[in-house]
Amino acid sequence: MIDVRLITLRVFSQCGTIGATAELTGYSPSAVSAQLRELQKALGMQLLTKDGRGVRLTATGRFLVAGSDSLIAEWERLRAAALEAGDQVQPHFGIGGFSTAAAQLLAPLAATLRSARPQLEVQVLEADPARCFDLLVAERIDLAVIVAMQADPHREDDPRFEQRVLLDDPLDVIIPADHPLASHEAVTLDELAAEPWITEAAGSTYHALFTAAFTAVGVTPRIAHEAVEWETLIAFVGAGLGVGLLPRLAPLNGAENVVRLRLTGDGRPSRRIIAAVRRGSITSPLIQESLGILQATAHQILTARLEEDA
Amino acid sequence: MIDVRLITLRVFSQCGTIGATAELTGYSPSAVSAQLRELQKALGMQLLTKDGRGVRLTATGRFLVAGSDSLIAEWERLRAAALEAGDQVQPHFGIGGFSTAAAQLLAPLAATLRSARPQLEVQVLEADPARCFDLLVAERIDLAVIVAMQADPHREDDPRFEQRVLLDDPLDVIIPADHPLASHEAVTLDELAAEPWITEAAGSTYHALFTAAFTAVGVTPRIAHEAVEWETLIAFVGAGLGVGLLPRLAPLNGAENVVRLRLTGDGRPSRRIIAAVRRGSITSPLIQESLGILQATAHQILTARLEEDA
DNA sequence: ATCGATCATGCAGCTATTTTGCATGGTTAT
DNA sequence: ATAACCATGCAAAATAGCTGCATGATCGAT
Repeated sequence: MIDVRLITLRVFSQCGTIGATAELTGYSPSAVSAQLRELQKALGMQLLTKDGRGVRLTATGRFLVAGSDSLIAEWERLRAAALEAGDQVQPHFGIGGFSTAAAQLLAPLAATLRSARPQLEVQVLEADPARCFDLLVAERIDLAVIVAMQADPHREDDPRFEQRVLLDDPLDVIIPADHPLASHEAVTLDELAAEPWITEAAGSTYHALFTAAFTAVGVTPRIAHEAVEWETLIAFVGAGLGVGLLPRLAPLNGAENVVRLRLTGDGRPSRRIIAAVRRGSITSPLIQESLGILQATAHQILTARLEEDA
Repeated sequence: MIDVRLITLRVFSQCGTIGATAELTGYSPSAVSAQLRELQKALGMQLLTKDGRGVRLTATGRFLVAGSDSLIAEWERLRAAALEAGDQVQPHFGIGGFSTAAAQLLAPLAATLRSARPQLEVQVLEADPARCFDLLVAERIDLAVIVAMQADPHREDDPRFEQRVLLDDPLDVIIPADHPLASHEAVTLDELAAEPWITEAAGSTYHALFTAAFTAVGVTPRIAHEAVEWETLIAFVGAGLGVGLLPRLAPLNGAENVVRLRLTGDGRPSRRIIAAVRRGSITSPLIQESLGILQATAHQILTARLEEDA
């Protein structure tokens, strides 16, 4: 209900380039450029200024974007309240999430919603956490299931979003099946300090979690190899190239030659899986229902874990 | 910046019919009908329901409209703040007002703005007070100069508007030049109790003010004739048909055979001339400047009166 | 310096939405 | 019963908005 051009401006304020804005919103760069030009004319404000080969927000533009946070939030609140008051349901619902989270939590959610509300048009987008927030701002999705590193700079106080913790997902160690420790129930990071490690590329969110875990116990791991996908990491371990950390939720998919071990001791790394929505929309019926389903799924996962550990 | 369809819904909530909404917004009835249908589909809410030969808002619709008051206000605040912060000025400015107010206050305002800001596109609409509020809601105008009866149900606390008093405009008596009281400086309503009165049509806002003034002094005037325009009323008085009340701001335009007398004593009726804007927009540079000009004009009028009375 | 890559913008042409005008059907008042 | 009023649907028309490509400008690298 807020003018599309203002939304576009907000997306731009995040990604900084017209091209990226176009990609996020689903328009062409020309369309974004035209929209922002129109917006400036309609408001009588200069919002953008040339900066090198790109453009950047003026002070007025930043002011407008910052101020629009509460405007968007209030609209979401109003819409949610009206939907609730009228016992009505929006026609479209977009949800986004990241790989394992998507597979384990989003898929059941989409399935449940689809069967419960055949009228509703559910759209699922797989995207990494950062992009999920962008998609929320761009109003492409209404709910995101993302993983937040424990050490992450908390976005909890971002005026644009509201978040709910769904579950904590600890990292396990995977080691080659023929490794001396393979028969153990659990290990500590200390015991594995001397191993060659396989990790994600430096700069990735997991890499940060990885190093944080080791600095917590005071050892410096030797990074032997880097992988991007869990599949690759598992394969590397299976080939005896080293050991690695794998979130509990990420399935081994019957990979051979590897063993998954629980981590014990201090500094056990874990990632936090949270649901994020645009601020104000959390009371919307559909969001409430979705959060319920997600929490039920999370609970189910936790219960299954307890049984497994028992 | 708020979606046009929501504005249209708000206008509808005031005037109650699609046709009137179309007239106010400048669209055709079909367009309004289509817009509202689209709005309902986009939001997934049923906002309208058939009622006799017309339509009316559902509970959800009323809820949405009521809640949107603060949304609009917040947007206006944001826009005003951004314009102020960026020292920039909107490209279009619409002002509305009623007959005498328009002539005496709006015309100078428009002229001053035009010369001070040649870039600015100023549009003046003459409309009665009730319609001015509608036009404000419809965003056709940004500032209205209206007359409020002293006895009027105060709109001051309307969450949609903000108002500033410009000046109080007392009503004078006009009597035929050959009337025995014509040579007096001032008269009381008591002295004129027995005269045949010429007033506005029953139901008009002035009529209410008229009767209120007489009930205040405890007499019941005899209403001999009714006029719609001041011109007509003055002509009637000039023809000796009776006496009437005329706001100080309304000029006699050199009418013959009539005399304007000050009213003294209790219950002197007066109308209040106020400026109204959409709530939140009052801090906008252009509005601030306009209010300054209006207040200066009002002050000028008051000073001229004092000199005249001296 | 030169070349290539990256980014924003303008334009021509097209698409899609939106609006209009008229006709229809239902409802109220006379 | 008739006339007036009101909303809505439809086809045609107008308009706004988008896309794709070409252009120009900037930055980094060779």
